[in-house]
Amino acid sequence: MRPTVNDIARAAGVSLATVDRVLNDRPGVRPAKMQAVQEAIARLGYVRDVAAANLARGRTYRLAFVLPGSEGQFVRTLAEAVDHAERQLANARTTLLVRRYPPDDPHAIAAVLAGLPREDVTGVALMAPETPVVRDAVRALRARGVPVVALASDLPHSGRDRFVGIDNVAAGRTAGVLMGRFLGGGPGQVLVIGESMLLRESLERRLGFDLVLQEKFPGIVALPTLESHGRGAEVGAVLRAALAHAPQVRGVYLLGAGHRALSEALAERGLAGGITVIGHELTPQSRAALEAGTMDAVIMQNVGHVVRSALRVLRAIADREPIDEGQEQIRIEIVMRENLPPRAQPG
Amino acid sequence: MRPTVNDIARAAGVSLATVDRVLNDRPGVRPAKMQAVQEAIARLGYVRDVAAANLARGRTYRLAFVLPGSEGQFVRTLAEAVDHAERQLANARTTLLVRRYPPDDPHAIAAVLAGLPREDVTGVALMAPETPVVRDAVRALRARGVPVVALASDLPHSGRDRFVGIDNVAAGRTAGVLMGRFLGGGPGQVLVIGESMLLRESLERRLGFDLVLQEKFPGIVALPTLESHGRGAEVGAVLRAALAHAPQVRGVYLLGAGHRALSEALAERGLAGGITVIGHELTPQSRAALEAGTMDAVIMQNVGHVVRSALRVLRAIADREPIDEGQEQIRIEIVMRENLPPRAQPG
DNA sequence: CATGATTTGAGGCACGTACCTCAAATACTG
DNA sequence: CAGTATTTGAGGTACGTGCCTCAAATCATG
Repeated sequence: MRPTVNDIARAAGVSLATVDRVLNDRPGVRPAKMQAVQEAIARLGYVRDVAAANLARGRTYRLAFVLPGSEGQFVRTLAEAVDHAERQLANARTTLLVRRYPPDDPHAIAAVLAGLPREDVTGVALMAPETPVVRDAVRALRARGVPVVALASDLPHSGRDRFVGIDNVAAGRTAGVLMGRFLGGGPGQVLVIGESMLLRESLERRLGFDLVLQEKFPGIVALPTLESHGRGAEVGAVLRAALAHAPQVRGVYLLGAGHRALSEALAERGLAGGITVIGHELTPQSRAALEAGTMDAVIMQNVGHVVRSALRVLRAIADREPIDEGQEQIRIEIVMRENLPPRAQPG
Repeated sequence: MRPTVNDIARAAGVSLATVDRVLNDRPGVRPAKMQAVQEAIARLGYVRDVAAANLARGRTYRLAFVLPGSEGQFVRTLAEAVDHAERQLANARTTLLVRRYPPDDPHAIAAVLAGLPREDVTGVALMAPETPVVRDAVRALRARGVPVVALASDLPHSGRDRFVGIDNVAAGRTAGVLMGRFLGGGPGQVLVIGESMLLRESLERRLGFDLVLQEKFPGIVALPTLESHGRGAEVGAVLRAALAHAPQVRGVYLLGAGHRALSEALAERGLAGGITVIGHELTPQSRAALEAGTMDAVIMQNVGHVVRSALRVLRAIADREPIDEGQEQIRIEIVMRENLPPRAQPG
């Protein structure tokens, strides 16, 4: 049987009330008694029963996910994962609310953050580009005692409690190694296509990609990033033009979205099989491309894990409980046709 | 506010006791009332507060992990992950017990299963080769109402409640594709090295590996599996002999353990760089080999996930709660030097 | 030592559920 | 319709913790 507060009280020779005061650091306990209690806690190996505590306290977690309003597939998948988690967590005294902010306006993000129901939000998971305005908004939240985790896109200088997501430089490196090895070390050229949204991620991935090519595959040249500006049609056009001018292109690296347009453009030129395509994030489009063989590998983070990790971390911080670092590490996953997860996403 | 049993009682126009009888399907409720209660539950969207229920019930989960006694690195890592989980779960009314069985004796496995404290075990996670004796032992457990999950190695005909682990055929296919692509499609020979322990996994991986090579890389020939019988020295010897006779060997596929011996043998022949090495499971040895560059990729399942998933699944079955399929999917992970998880394993 | 301040103990109510008992109401049986 | 079996309601206790009140004990201060 696990020891309870009563056992501690008896062992320490004090009353239940005193143990309670120590446990919830309420004032009015002399150092001597305090020490006796702590000693008893350590000796008996007492650990608070969080479930009972939350029940008694009437605690509920209200966690907010603040996401870009853009309709990118990644954000959509993320939002779906949040919905899914919400349903799963119905029995865990946790409610989620999702807020979207209009794109390209840091002030709007800050406004959303400031507009969260005061004193009624236990924690915030925020996916946003880091700007001074956003940094200040995050600091303001934390000053109010609200834990904040950065989601998918880090906010390193905002004082966020934690980042939940992957190291995008490492993700880019991973893509780079795969590309290099799939191309047999070169020689050849690689087309790089990116959006402008979510700058940070794309830049970091590109950086990692280039670093690896330089280090390990000097024969492979990555061309300057083609900007798709999030529009699929654009990808097609840009790609067609590029392919026409660069016949040595043997690979395509997709920094972000645009899977569908890319597949179409490649199919159109009858190149589907001959070009190695590596991209990021598993979406319905990239999954289809993997299955069809028009795409070779996808580097991803498991969105379900990301959301669940954010939830666990926010709750743990709110309860001042330790975090299981191993569990909260988000993996950089490599997905090929052969190890595609079953469709029952989000997982 | 979430509805409680009291709300249901009021809404259904019955007493708390009746609601309770319905909820815990105790006898003595007329169909009409039963229906009224269920309707109210559905209408108000009531979900049982599991924490409160477990508290009231005084429920504790005692889960047993039954593992091979062999000192293979994989099993060791698994056991460490169980220990780690045990510490994390101190506050979740869950205690774990680990039982090892002596290798190569199905009856010993059955004896361990039969010897688990009767009525005092909430669920069992079993990693064992499937034999008729083991099948019967699993059936006996389940007949006693004890949920059983197969861990890492499936027991498809035992009636186990679930398998927690990866599809090893798919894992082998994944290894095969990587090998094929890293070798540029061939031509060349690949040495395959396996143990005899844990037959099933090795056979399945080999099968997947061969299938993919046949389908996609006909130029690459996988040599017959060299048996290492779990001894490192053996791997070295076998490998040296094989390499001497097969100069066209461009790759090595490690079905199981033996990472260290392999690295040494390769280094000795000065071949460390020239041969593509792909293996299974992330162990201290394979991690070192990846970091040193003597190994190119590792196909793995996250042991921490496996253990946590087994725990969640066993608890869910015991509580007759639904399982989040997405969360319990164990991924076939591809690990290269660039996406090595940080050392803080087990995760 | 008197006074007031601080510390302590005892006890109770609450959280949402499980599980028990007992009496009352209702349904079925012949 | 009487008698019996079943169903229902009311209420209590418990789980482990939080949080509150009030009185008693202890302490510090001048």
